[in-house]
Amino acid sequence: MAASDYPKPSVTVDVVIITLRAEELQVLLVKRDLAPYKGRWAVPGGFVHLDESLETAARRELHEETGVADVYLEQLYTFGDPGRDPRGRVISVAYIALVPAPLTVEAGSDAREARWWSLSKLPPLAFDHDKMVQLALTRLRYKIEYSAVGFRLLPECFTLSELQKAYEIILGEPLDKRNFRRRIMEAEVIEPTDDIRAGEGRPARLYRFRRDAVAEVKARRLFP
Amino acid sequence: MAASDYPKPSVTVDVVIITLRAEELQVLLVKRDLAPYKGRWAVPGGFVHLDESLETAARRELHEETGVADVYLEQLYTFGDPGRDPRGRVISVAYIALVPAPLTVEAGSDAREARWWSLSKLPPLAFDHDKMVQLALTRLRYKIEYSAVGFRLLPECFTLSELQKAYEIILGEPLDKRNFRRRIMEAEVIEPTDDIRAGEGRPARLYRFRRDAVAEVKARRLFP
DNA sequence: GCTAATTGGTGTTATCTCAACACTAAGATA
DNA sequence: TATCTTAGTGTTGAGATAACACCAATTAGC
Repeated sequence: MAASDYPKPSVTVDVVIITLRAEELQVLLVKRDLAPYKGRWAVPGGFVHLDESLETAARRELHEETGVADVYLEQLYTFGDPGRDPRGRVISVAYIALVPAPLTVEAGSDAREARWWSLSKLPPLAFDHDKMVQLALTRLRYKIEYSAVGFRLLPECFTLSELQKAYEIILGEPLDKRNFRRRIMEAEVIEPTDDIRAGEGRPARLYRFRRDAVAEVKARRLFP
Repeated sequence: MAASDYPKPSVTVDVVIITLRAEELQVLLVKRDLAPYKGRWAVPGGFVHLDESLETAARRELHEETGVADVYLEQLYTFGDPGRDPRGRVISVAYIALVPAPLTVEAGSDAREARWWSLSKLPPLAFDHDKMVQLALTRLRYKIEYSAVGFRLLPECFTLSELQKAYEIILGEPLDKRNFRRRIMEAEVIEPTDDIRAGEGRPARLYRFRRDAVAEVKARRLFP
């Protein structure tokens, strides 16, 4: 049977955009202004254009919502149960995006309301987006243990204490300062800058993510 | 924009069916008898029906090709680059299936030629199916280290030596017999049966996979 | 300007985990 | 009955991990 003869589902991409704000993990949601689920909060997403790749579509959605480019983006899972969208058969390729902390949400070009929500206090979500967000969180926790995605949630320069705090928030448990610093340095994924950040207490050296580092999939877990 | 107004891609599922035969990992491929790529070998797959879930579609394809049901099946990745299929925009949700060893391939209902291929000696594949198979292999190697999917490649009952051999083939390296047995038993994923298998040498106890075991994602890697 | 408070930064040791290693057991075959 | 073949079983040294406390540099308050 030729492809064009077949009744086709619609295909969307949805992007679970995660950041670290106010000492907790937060996710960006948009309020739907159209049926179905009008007025409910949802993960930002939209239909895939015929001439763009899935990742390009995800980056387009991400850019429309946040105005940022060049962020960490990874395919998460494809949701395709019949009945997940009352409009008809819609298959959604979900992505997870990690964006640096002090990010202000662009006023959506389509004037939809958009805001950050704490992952621990989510409103009821449209479609099967609660499953989507939960899966993203599981994947993030899991990934951070043996690769270096944690940096993607921080601004370009950060102190070791800020980095440790980020890891503690994501993993949900306190980490030993000396062990943390030793392992991060041994992993060779960050490098010191020449800058120092002053504040209350002793000033701290600023570090940055090493762009040449092999951040993905270390042989050994970073935080066992 | 309503879903039905949008130009839609086609959606297929492809299933990378992997087994262990003749002391190596093998994958089931079918020879395409239609354009495009007519005569080339491809991963079995087909269009998703509008009333079935993605996993149901994958199981249907798997059943059509092999006649088996109740096998390990997991979503692998969704391939959706424009241009990956010359017929037009086709998005393919790839699954990986692990089937027990002594499985004879059903004569395909559509009389296509189908056979097992060694993963180390693959023919040129249609579409982007070489990437698909490589990704499946990577995922399998990766997964077997910290979960218990290895059993899904063996018949219901097996000896510990057979299981160790399977792991050695998948990981591509020899394992220490005593360490292997200790870890497998500590993981509590298999249980002894009352049966013994005789053969050349001392007869061996048969084991089976524990259906009640929490096989997925052990906290600790099985084979570090 | 002196003291207290706050955060940054640094090594060592006991414990646990992992990997290496060799012999006896049971049955089949010659 | 001797030999061959595969099954089955514990211990130990080395390396990795986790637990742990103090001094340093600056700011804030008096």
